[in-house]
Amino acid sequence: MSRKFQAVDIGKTASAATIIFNALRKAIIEGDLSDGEPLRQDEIARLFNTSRIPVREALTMLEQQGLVKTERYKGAVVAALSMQEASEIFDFRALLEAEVVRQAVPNMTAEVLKQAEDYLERFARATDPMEYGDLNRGFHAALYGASNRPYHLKVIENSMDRIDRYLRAQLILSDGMSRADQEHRQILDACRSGEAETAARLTADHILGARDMLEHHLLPKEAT
Amino acid sequence: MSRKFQAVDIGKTASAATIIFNALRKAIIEGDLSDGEPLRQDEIARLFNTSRIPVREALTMLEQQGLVKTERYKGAVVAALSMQEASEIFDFRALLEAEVVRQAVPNMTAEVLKQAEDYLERFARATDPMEYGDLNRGFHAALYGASNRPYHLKVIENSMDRIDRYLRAQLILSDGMSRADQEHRQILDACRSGEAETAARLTADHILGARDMLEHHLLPKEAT
DNA sequence: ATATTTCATATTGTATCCAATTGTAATAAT
DNA sequence: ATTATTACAATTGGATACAATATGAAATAT
Repeated sequence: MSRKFQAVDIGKTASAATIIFNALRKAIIEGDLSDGEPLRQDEIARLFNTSRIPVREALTMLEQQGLVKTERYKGAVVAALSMQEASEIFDFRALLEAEVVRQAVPNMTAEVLKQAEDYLERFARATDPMEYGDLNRGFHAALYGASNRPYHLKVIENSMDRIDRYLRAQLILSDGMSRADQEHRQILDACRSGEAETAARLTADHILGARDMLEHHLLPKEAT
Repeated sequence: MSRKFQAVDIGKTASAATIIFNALRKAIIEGDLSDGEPLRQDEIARLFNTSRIPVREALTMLEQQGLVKTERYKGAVVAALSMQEASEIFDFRALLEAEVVRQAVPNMTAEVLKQAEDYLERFARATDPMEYGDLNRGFHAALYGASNRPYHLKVIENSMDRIDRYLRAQLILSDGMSRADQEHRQILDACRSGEAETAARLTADHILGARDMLEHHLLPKEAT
């Protein structure tokens, strides 16, 4: 007897809390919910047709990720992130992602390189500003995957979540996209030719360059 | 009117969930709860004289920290950590903590150095194996604090939680304590003389050395 | 004896209800 | 008019109740 249907592993089906968590996470990192905006439990519960219990679980997850801040008896608000805090996270990423690329380069198969190139091309042709960020992350994730460093990758993911809005902001700055595209191509070339050290350096520069670009636009006044 | 009592910042008083979280976290990282041990909501709730709701919140936090794993309708168990996974986290720490020390050295005041030295001395004289780990972390935390990198520090804290048991295990190995003590003194000397680069290198070696020591003891058989 | 089914029990996920806390608006007091 | 007080609405924290699922033992079939 052949199966006429797609088998799903029940038990790995998402709980209400997980669904709500993912939805809120997306809304926060994409900026649909802005800094300091309060997240009312029963309002969210109504939106998802659940009770407040799964909502509260989702909020504690988000708090652990640093995406919301809660105060006892006052509730949760979307966590604000100063440019200074964001800047520290850019430094953090530069350090980690450079190392991960360094580890990844020797393991990169043709498939990995092909996949990264696909992201790169789609990135170059993308028109929807919201798509930029996803393709950008896809490109990097494709390369990093070859590193076999699951813990590093998870930490990097979270750090990117925290500054995702800043990342998108940087990309839509005047020459943000074209510059990112160029740098991506350089990084990919270095990976192709197995130059781990070069790829690592370019990755760090890529990240720190984005940070500098943002800082100059957001804090354009210089003390003399 | 003089205050006859200690003022406490109400509003930061711990919720039941936080209390349970801290207790479970401590029990897990100190090894009182061992790998794979199931954490029954009902049982924990009875222990703390609460309902299951705060317990679930605590478990959710622990899961986000990677200290427990939960499966839908099956519950939470203490997360196991293979030597391979632990090894990756040691690498991770070496990278991050070296960088943090590098940033911290220029900011180290006399107080900071004094505090680190205090930890170092107490570490050298400690007799209770459970105390080793705390003082070890205290020493490093004292130095790292000067880095002004709160995000880095939080991530490092979490990574140490994950391998805390392995850290303690390494310290109680034959010459683990004496070696750690020596290396701590070298690191502190480098910090005192403002040699950031040396302190960074020593810190990385310190961490990777502990990892190697553990691996040789836990996986003593070598393929030839 | 072994495999399969049924069913009871334990455990988790979620809803509903109550208590504790906060903020606010109306009211009283100076 | 301004400040303190009180009552009340909104909101969160936690307890209890119920539903969904998993687990394992007893019953049944092969």
